[in-house]
Amino acid sequence: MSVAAAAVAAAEENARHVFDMRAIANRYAALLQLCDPRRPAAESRARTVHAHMITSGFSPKSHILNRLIDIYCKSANVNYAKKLFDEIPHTDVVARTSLIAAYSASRKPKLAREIFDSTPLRFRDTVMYNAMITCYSHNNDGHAAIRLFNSMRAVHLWPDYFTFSSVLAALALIADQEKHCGQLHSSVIKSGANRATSVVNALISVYVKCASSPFVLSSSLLESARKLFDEMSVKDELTWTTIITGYVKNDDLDAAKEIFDGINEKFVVAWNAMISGYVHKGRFQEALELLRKMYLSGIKLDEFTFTNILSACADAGLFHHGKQLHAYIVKTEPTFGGEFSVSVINALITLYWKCGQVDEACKVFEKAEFRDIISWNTVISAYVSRGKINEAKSFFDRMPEKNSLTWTVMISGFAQNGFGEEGLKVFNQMRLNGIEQCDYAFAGAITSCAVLADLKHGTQLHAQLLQLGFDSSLSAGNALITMYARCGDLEAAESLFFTMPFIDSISWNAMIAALGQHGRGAQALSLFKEMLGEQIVPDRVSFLIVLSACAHAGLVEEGRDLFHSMSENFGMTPGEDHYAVLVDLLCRAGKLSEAKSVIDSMPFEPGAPIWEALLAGCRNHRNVDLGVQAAEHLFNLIPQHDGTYILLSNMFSNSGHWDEAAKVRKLMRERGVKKEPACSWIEVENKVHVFLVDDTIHPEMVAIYSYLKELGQRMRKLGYVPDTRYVLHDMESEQKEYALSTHSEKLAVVYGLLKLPPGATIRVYKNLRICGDCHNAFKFMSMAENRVIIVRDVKRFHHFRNGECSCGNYW
DNA sequence: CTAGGGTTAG
Repeated sequence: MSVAAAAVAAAEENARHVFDMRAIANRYAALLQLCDPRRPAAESRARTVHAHMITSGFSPKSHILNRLIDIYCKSANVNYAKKLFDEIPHTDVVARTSLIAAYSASRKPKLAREIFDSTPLRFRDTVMYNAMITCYSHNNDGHAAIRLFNSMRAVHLWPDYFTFSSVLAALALIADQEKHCGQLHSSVIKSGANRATSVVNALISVYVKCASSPFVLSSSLLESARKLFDEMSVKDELTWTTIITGYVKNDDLDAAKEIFDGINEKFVVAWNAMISGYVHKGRFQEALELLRKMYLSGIKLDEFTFTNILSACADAGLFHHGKQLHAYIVKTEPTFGGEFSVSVINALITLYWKCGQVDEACKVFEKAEFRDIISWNTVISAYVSRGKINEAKSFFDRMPEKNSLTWTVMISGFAQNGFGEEGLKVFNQMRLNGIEQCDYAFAGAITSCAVLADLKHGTQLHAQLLQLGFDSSLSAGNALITMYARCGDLEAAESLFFTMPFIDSISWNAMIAALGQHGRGAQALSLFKEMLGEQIVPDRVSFLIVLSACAHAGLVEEGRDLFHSMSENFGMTPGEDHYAVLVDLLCRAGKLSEAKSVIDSMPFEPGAPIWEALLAGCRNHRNVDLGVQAAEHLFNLIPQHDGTYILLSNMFSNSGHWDEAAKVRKLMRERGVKKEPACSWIEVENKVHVFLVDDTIHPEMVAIYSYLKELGQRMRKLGYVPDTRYVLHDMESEQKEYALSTHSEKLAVVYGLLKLPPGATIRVYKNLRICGDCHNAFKFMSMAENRVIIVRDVKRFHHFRNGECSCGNYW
């Protein structure tokens, strides 16, 4: 026999073997198919087949094992199924789903969730989600079920009938309704028999709830509800309200109004539902109109009416209307101030807060006879949002009982106002008090780390977050992007952004801002374009971020185009902040006259930020005439603002106008303006440290940022005012140049860093002997040449008196 | 069936 023939024979034998094995596998699979888990003895039959496989030396492929897992699960033999599951490398989605269902049945939602989480996103399907949602519903965790249900949209999974019924069961848990409204749904649909008003009401409510889910784009569910509604002979109050809110939730206010108008004897709840619809959709004027009609028709306004309208006034800034209503309530409601009206009190607090009257809001709180936890939280939020962090903290401390929301507000309040250490302290206290830490609380703590540029702590929090299973949290993820970026780890920020399972427009904004702050203007711009390609609608902040990225990177053309496309292509009117960035962008590029003509052509009166940008530009590019104009406007707008004096005096000295500079300084002394410019030196331990740098996060600066925190603490110990003017010293080499490309406001304010024009470099000098004023002049002259100087180890400046320095001034 | 408090981006 030739070699070739032998080879052919071997191949045939092999093929036959493969074929045999396949045949055997098929027979096993068929046998297992016969074990119907719904029938008795399915498990023992499956076990027999399984044992046969083992003794005959057949090693089953995944699909057979998966089938076995399925059978064991459905026979309530979870542990055995889990053992198999752990042994085989490829479990399919069916087996996994069975396992989830089995754990659900044995009341182990945590284990079920483990299986769910271990399944890669792309393998999860609707059935698996259904199993997990059902698991939560069965185990009385309605909120988790609904959370999971809501997350389906982000992975583009379409809910089916089972999803709806399980989530309805969950809804029932939360709203404390009939427990089995899901089953009610199906049974009524199938039988079509029961026509009692209450049953049909429930069914309509089921339809409306499903129709309001974010997935359902077709109006057929709502139409079904409407059909049922139209066919009903006896309608009660519930029927009317359900269908009205159904239309409201589906953004069809006109249809809702039509139904509402059809009610002969309108009752309070219907009025309230309609008004609330208008309020929620931002149609405040119509809400007020309806209130007027309600009042005129003699219906008694109740608690819900008041809170609805007050919230409309708060959101629309209709302070006058709100205040009127307040007076009306006090006058006409004898029960006002009683326990039942806590919600009205809370709405009033919100009204005064949102209309900028925080003290008035506080008065309402203090005067109120009854308060609940929401009242406290609202007052704290009010103070936090107005930067009155001390007041917020004292309320926080006074609170008799706090919930997780209270803690979260306080943590992020500290973080937002730049008090990172305090934010972390509260976060730790929250943990010590055993309060469950939600991802919002983590977001606040992470922002605190961003403020402190504490990469180490931030990374730790990230790890804890993953441990707790918050890996898909949007708020925490977005905070992490910013934290990593601000700590200089742009790569970490990027990889997080690209691996987050769900992202929203804030994630995009955060990432674009991160690139901008790192001087990567072009990348920021292209990411912005990518965002548009993903059909994400940019908001006002997006434009602010991307414009400022352009300003930092000197992308004048691009910035200008963006600014114009904002109104032309996106239908947004640029606000004062956008104009300020545009002016800033032009000023940095030295296009001062163009900046001025932008200001002149603005559709509204330019405010302080705009003139300040222009003045800063004039300082950097030595345009005294224009700078003086800008300063005049600033003095008119904000006479008490120290920054104007400082900018002005720096502009004069920068351009060699020494007399004028001296005059401004004299004025400053008279007015008690603090001499320290934002970029001054600070004395620590007998050394003078001057740190001048823009806020670009340069890799070499990362060490500096974490050092700032330590230095700040040391300053406190030494009795220095721990304001924002942190400093740097200890640069390694004596003379070093850092290429810096960008510049922006926020970190400069936080850290007391200085603004620089694009492409600036830093130079470090040692033992430079000049007086303070000359130092400033020197500094700003250098800035004009794109140079910044770091001076260190300078002996006390006031040792240099008249005559010692070439300028003849003394400090 | 209707109302009041939170997070993340600049």
